[in-house]
Amino acid sequence: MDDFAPVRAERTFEIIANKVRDQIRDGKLRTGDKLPPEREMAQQLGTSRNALREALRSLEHAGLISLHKGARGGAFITDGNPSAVAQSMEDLMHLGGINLADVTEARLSVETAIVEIAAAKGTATAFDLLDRNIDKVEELTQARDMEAKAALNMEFHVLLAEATGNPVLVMMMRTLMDLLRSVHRPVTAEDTADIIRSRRRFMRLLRDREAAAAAAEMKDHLSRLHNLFSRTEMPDSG
Amino acid sequence: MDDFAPVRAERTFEIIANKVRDQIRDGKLRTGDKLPPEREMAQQLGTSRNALREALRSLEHAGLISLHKGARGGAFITDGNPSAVAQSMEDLMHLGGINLADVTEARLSVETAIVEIAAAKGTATAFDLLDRNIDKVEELTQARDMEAKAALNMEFHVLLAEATGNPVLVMMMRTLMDLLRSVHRPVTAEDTADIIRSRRRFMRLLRDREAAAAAAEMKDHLSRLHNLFSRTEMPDSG
DNA sequence: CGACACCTATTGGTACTACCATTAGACCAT
DNA sequence: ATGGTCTAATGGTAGTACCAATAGGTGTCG
Repeated sequence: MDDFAPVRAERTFEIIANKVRDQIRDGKLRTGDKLPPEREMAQQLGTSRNALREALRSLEHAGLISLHKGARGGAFITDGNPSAVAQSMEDLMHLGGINLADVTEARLSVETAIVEIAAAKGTATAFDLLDRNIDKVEELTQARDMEAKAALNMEFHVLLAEATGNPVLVMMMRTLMDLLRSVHRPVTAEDTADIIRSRRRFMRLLRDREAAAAAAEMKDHLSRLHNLFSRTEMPDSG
Repeated sequence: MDDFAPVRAERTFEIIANKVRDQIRDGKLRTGDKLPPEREMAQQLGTSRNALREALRSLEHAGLISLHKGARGGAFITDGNPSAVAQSMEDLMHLGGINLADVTEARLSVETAIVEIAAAKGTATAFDLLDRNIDKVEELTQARDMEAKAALNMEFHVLLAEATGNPVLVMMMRTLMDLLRSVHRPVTAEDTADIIRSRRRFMRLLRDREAAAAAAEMKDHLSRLHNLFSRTEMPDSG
């Protein structure tokens, strides 16, 4: 009887959103399923369409549903896409005075850890995907398309995270990559040829399960980037 | 002229939300500031109150604003609280089949990295805070209040992350802690006395800047937890 | 038969209005 | 000084109407 926790009345749109969350958690709603049309669903719930829409807005922001207009449109349960997490972190960045150096330092830590796990548990097929990524970059050596290269570069790190088989690590890496992308314009700092050589060495070590050496190689690569970013003054609109 | 990126018409509430985001990023809106009342703001923007509210809902979900009813109420810019990120990750968990072992594995990686940085860059005052946390736990040795102990336990890890001086790492740790809390009921698995002894050893190493040894001590501690959780079948409602 | 234009129903997006519920503060009564 | 009551401010909900995009069908013309 000593519990006087403040009672904050739950708002209807929260109730609705949580209902959907529950149904997802209980497996009654799965990826690709479609919620009823807004008007119909609101009537079923006995609420206004306004409240329902605010609930949908919340779920959409969370990345749980995706909304499509028109006939055959509606609210569809998505596979979990982590850009919602990235958006949240990005928001926090602007509030909390996080700078780019912080991001790259965190990335350095997380990624070396990932390398060690990937070296220990990575499958051959996962490694093949990484090799293929390097191949693609090599094909673009001459190309001027910086964006494409940057995208492939980021994909490499995500693939590496996926090699650990741990979705949490994948999510973290995705978040960090999204964060990086949103913060700085793609600066292909290093020579592409250098990167490719480094990557090839790295993959050899990874396949040999040389965790420490592979981690060192990656650490070396990232440290260079980190130092570069630390010097550069937040490359901005230009 | 080769840019045919799909033009997804931006919805009005997105425009509004982004305007607020911009103002936050540009420093025109800071923590504690209050947005105009909904009716007024909607009129200023030339939109309906509906659209505005959906924008606010989105911002609220992102943890950027906090809404209060009644007189002197309104939408206030919050300090960045990372529970929004945690919520998003939690959502993804239910969709993506993440299990507890994944979380603890990720935590193991991140935290050992954090320890090394903290050992290198941690200040004396940061270490004092950690010591004080241990003191508090010690005071509660006899107490049955498991929740209080668990809270302090989690606080320890967050404080440790703060000792790195890197907000990104703090955010990650906070997220992982929130995630853990939401997933499993507090099981004070190990003997409190054991934990305290381990923590004291850990702090000695940290103060001596013995990064490797401190990391090993923490790794040992977490590995025991990890193994425990891996065996335990998702302790549920009980 | 095929390609193209057009119509139509479906469904999310927006607007407007009215009203309810809660809160802070002022004011009043005991 | 304590507690009740009134009042204005403000977020929360409801209901209705209409706009806009989309998929799919239908018809027309070559």
